[in-house]
This record gives sequence, structure tokens and C-alpha cells, in this order.
Amino acid sequence: MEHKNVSLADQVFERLEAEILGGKYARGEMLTELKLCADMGVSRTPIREAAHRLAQEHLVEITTKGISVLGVTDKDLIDIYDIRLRIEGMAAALAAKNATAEQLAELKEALELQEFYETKKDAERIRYMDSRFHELIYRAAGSVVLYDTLVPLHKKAQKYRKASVENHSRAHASLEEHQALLAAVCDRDAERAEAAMRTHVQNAKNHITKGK
Amino acid sequence: MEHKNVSLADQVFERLEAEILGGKYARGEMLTELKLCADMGVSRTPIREAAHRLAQEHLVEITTKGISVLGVTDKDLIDIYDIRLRIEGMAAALAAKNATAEQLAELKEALELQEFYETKKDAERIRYMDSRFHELIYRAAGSVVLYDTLVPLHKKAQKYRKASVENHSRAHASLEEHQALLAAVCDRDAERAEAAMRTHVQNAKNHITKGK
DNA sequence: ACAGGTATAATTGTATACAATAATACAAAG
DNA sequence: CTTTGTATTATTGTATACAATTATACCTGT
Repeated sequence: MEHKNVSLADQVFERLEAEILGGKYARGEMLTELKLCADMGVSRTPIREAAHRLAQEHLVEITTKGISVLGVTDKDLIDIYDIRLRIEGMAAALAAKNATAEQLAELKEALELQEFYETKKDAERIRYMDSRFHELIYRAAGSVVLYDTLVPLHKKAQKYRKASVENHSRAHASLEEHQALLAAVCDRDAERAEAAMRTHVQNAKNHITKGK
Repeated sequence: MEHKNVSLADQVFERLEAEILGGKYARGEMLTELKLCADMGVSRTPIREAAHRLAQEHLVEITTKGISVLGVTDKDLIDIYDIRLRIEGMAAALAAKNATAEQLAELKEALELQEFYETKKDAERIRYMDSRFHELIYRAAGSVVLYDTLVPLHKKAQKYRKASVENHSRAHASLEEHQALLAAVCDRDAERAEAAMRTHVQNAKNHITKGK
């Protein structure tokens, strides 16, 4: 998002991760290192590194036959929201306590852009700013462990969130929930921030898991 | 714990991870791939793979100067317990709902062994059975996402838990808490299981973070 | 037609050679 | 003595060669 991942291995990792989370490959689809080499124009070394890092996140499985795509299932999605429901409020509360002035400014900017793109109905950028807002909260909380716990969960819900932001009424409600959350964080009101985040995640879950 | 990690890269990963979590290297200590090659008698390829996987878990940081050890700080430990306090009860509740007969049997066996080693005051084996018990709960919950979330947190608390099991009274209390938890799981009582787990994690946190 | 076995091919695992970059030491100039 | 520039060294990043294992295809015998 804002890191300087320069190595080919990092680039391959990010691209493959995005493709898998974006649904480019079906669950069970079999890739091979050589195929990915050809696709991406690099040697096996960076491909291997990326594949093994994805395997560690359980996004793929590496067997003697190749790289089997796992991706995120509907059940995974429900579990992800149940877990986020329990710990994302902690991130909000900590952010209210620990966010620096600079981090508050970044949050405000992300939120204003989200509002802007919402009026433009630009779903892809809405989704991006939504992700950015949540990642900024995770970071403002000031806990590496919590950050490392939440980021993978949030990333894995990406594909499904896309459908959500394309629904205008949900996108608007989500924006208002973010605004309420940020207001609490700016007021340094940890309890209110936690409650606002819980409400937000619960609503997102209700909307996304509808019919699943 | 029970997987078949056969590749050199997997072996190096597990060994390095255990060494870092066990406190063999100080935070900030700088390793290099070549040094690790010499230590472990393998080429750079498996070392690199292991190092990058550890970097993804934020246990090390890879720079142009080498592999910098990060490990787990006291603050990390507190955060870990705060997070576990929120989601480990979910694992217990799901285990009560979903555990198979075989998984219940494994849990019983792990608990009996923990009891046995506790009478023998064998701290290292007590710690191992304690870890095993928790991992079995995570697995019995039947959620890959929850498992992947909890296992890293649990592993990172290892070094500190060692001191805890060497305290006889805490080790005994911990055993009784495990027994209460397993009883609830066997009764398929999700609420009681969740409450028992929360109590257990809270007590462990109180004991471990004393003075931190 | 089917079963079994053998050779071939495909795939990942490992080691090493090479490239690029950055840190370090050292020397020279002011 | 300090600073600056340069050469050297140390380190990681990348590509490729080689090994080992396993899946696949094919062929042969019954």
C-alpha cells in the first residue's frame, strides 16, 4: 500500500496475492512455477519465494504436482468477520488512545477521498479508500501484533467487499459509519470508537454474508 | 507439531523460528545468510526461503546489512494476550460445537499427559502438552482462518510461558482450567467452554505479564 | 480389452554462479 | 583533524544448472 517492495519476489508476491484474492484463479486450479515464470517474465527464484509465502498464508498449497490455488471460501469469509467482530474494536480503541496528529490527518484525508469517490460512484476507488482507512486504523493502534493479525483478515475479505461497495446504499452507510468512528477517535474516546467499529463490522458482515 | 515438513527449507524455518522464539538471538542481532549456511550446513536457497518466511511473520527484518532479529517484545506479549482474550473463547466455543470424537480423545490424552508431567514437575514436557492442548482446541474448532490467526500468537508467547509452567502453583491451576474447559467441550456446552477459555487466558495473562 | 510395468516427462527441491547494491575502510586533500 | 571521494568488501537479489521425486504416457503381454 505504501511500502517500498522493490524486489521481483515482492512484486510477484503482491501480484499473485491480488490475483488470487481477486478471483482470477479458481479454487483447486493448478499452477506451476514455470508457467508463472513465463507469465511474469522472471526466473523461478522470485516465483518460488512468492509461492512459499502465499503457502504460509494458506492461499495456495504446494505439492509435487504444482501450486494448487486455495483462495478464500464462503466459510472463511464468515469466520473472518466473526474474528474481526471480536478484535477490530480493539484496534479502534487503541487508535483513539495512541494515534498521532499526523495519523489523524491521514485518516481524515482517506475519509474525505472516500466521500468524494462515493459521490462519483467510483467503486474501485471507494474500495481502495475503504481498505486504506482500515489499514490506517490498524497502524494508528500502534501494535505490530494486532496489525499483523488484522491485515491478512482484511485482505482476504477484499473480493467480497468489492460487491458491497458497488451497492450505493451500503457504500453510503459504510461511509457514515467511518465518519462516526473517526469522530470518536479524534475525540480520544476509546469506548465510543470501539463501539462504532463493532457496529461497522457487524453491518458489513450482515451485508456481505447475506445468503451465504 | 505433527506435520511432515521434510524439505530443508522447512527444517531451517522451524529451527530458526524456535531459536528466535526461544531467545537464542537478542533483538537487533544481525545474522547473515552465509553465517546461517555455515551453522546449518545447507546452501543459501533454503536459508533464504526460511528467512523470508520469518520476515513475513515479523520475527526478523531483512535489510542490505543482513537479517536483523526482531523476536517478541514485552509489549508484543501484552498485545498477544489481549487479542487471545478476545478470540480464543471463540475457538473453545467452536470446538464444543464441532470437535469430532477422535479430537475429543486426543484432547483427553493431551490433558492426561499434562497431568502426569505435572506430578513429575517436568516443566519442558508440561509446556509442550500445554501447547498441544491449545493447538488441538484450535484445530477442533474447524476454522482454518481462526487456526492461522491463533497459532502465530500462541507460538510467540512460548518463551514467556516457559517461565510460567516452572511455577508449580500456576502450572497446577492451569491444569485445572484446562480440565474445566475440556469438560465443557465434551458436554458440547459452547457458552461454558468460551467462558472457561476466557478465564484461562485471563489468568495466564495475569501471571505472565506480572511486572511487565 | 485390460493390467502391469517401464521409460519419459514434468515438477519441485537444492546448490551455485553471477549481478547489483550498499556499507566500510582507507587514503588524500584541505 | 576533518571531510570527501574512491576502492574494496560484504550482503542480498536473481538466474540457472543439477538432483530427486513423482506423475504420466505408452507399450507389451496375456
